[in-house]
Amino acid sequence: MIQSDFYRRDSAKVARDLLGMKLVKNGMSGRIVETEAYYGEDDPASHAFNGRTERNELMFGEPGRIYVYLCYGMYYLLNVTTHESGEPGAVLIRSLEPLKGIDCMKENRNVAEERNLTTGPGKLCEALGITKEYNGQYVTEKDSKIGIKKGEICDCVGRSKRVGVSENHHRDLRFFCKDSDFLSR
DNA sequence: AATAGGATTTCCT
DNA sequence: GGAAATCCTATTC
Repeated sequence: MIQSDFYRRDSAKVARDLLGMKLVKNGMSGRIVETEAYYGEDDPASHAFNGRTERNELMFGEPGRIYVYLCYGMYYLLNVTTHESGEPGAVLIRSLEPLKGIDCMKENRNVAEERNLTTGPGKLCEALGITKEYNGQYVTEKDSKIGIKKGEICDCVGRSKRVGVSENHHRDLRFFCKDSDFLSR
């Protein structure tokens, strides 16, 4: 697994460098092809913008942990925490290319098309069975059910505004593998 | 292809 | 009360 120093860095750098890596969960895996960086008090679209709450607590803590939350009362969204403790930050995993356990993902999503399995932050959580239970899990631990490993490097990175947020940051904080057929939206 | 509405928790005004 | 880091379905062009 990738170690915590990797996540103890600026959110945008982590978001960029996660592209191409493998997210593994219970024998299933996918290549990360789309991410977004989130910050704290200088980022109005971030959950951490208004300070600590019960929900966003993990964003303020150690790097390399999972922050899952329920979006629109319906879908879980998967983040990994970044920055040193005390400095809020996270990276949202927005899209994957399915690698292993595709049958299991199809079952979880009740969808047949591979293209529609993990191409969105809500979809990929459903495909991999990621719920609130995983909140706080470390993605750095060797033998845990969920983690992030080194993968095939993405050398054609695109950048854009973040998706679905009304308050946009002055920087482009969405990162994606330009050549992937598995981007969201 | 583009647009509109609904499901429904958590947090803010 | 209303918006939000979404997705699905239905309707209209």
